[in-house]
Amino acid sequence: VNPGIQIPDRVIERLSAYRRHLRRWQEQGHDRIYSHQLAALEAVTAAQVRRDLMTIGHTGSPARGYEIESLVRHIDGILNPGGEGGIALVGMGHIGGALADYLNGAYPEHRVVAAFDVHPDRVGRVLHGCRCYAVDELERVLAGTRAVVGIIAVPASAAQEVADRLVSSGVRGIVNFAPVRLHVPADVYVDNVDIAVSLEKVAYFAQARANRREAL
Amino acid sequence: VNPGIQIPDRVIERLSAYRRHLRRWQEQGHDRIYSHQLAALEAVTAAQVRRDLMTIGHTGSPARGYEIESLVRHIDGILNPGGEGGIALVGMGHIGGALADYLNGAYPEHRVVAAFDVHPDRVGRVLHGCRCYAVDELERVLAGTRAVVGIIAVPASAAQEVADRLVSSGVRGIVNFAPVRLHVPADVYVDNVDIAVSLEKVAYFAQARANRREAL
DNA sequence: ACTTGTGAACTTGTTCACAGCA
DNA sequence: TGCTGTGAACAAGTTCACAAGT
Repeated sequence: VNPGIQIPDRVIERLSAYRRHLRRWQEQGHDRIYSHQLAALEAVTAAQVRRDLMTIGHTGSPARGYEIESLVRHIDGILNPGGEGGIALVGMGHIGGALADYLNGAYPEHRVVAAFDVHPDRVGRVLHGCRCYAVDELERVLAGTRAVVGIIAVPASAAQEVADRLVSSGVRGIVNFAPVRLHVPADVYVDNVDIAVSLEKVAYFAQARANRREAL
Repeated sequence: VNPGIQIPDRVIERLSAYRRHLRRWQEQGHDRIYSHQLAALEAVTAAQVRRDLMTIGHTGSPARGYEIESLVRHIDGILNPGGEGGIALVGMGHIGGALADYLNGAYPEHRVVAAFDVHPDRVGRVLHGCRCYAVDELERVLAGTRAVVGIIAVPASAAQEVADRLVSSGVRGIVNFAPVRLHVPADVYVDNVDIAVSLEKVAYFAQARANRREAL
């Protein structure tokens, strides 16, 4: 919307989460919300919420808080400005399948324009609502689309090659589920969803807390 | 190992990633590594690596860098100190299945001690190498284990109830794949893996960069 | 009285830069 | 020379605290 301002990662993440809460809140019949109410839903401070909304230039009223509908529309304008390119989903195993279900279900803002896999028994079929192509055909299939986001849900050994091919097909952002660091040009945005690391982190802190509890 | 020091989240995450690289490096026949080499593998600065290792009290030699084997053992001692409790996996849909495969495969440090689902055609069977119990029996089954970590891979509507029951069964850390904020006691550690938020974030930055490229 | 918007303070995390050592 | 270990500087992100509005 306002092209001049850079919005940091963390703020974008919270805006997405805020919007989810706002929609639920709205369904429950509310039409206004205070910063401290939204903050409680997302487990952040009220000051954080106001700061985030300040970042996107949204303004409420001191007496009546924020109008939910206009706030949701404002966030829509930032997160889904319209005319976006679609998603290329590579790897239709368990994670890929879960994502496809999710995206084709309650998620019309972003659509999967092409899905890929190497398994012969997946290629050529419609899986989880997505036509599944052979990875060999990635460039050819994506040439006919405007895919801007790629999702990598393939084994670690194949991830880098897939990333290279996605990038050369015009993809500018990647969600990477493979446990490797991808090497991409500086103008491609990568978010690593590293489940193994998450698990070890949680195991560490869980254990630390269980031990502390025992020690008391 | 050293119980007195608090290690921040980010450092734990990087240690887990470092260890992965170190093992690969070791398999390739190396037995020493410099901070800048490890840094390049994980896309951080050399100073960051040295700072992280300082945090855990690991020390290398100026002339020869770090000895891989002893460093891996040191990280093992922190991340997997032995005698840990197991993992309770709730929800054996696509995400749960993918996790089960992963955990039972190349991941012996952490074992799934019980898996749960509500679907009658999943309960009572062995899926992805895990015996699957009914969620109703969660407390009863977990009472016979020392599960300290819980994984929530159920729909958003069921997540809070599952979290409550995991916590009351002794779980002190949760990896949450459901798109909701869980309400848990302060001594329970939660890591939210929010795929919808990841996707919207990547879509936002991908679009922003694609647009910037067009503008030039 | 209770809210928003925001400068300023603070906290946390990262990088710099260099002393000391092999 | 080229590395590690680390105090100090720096940057980013969060919270405080209060003026101003209703």
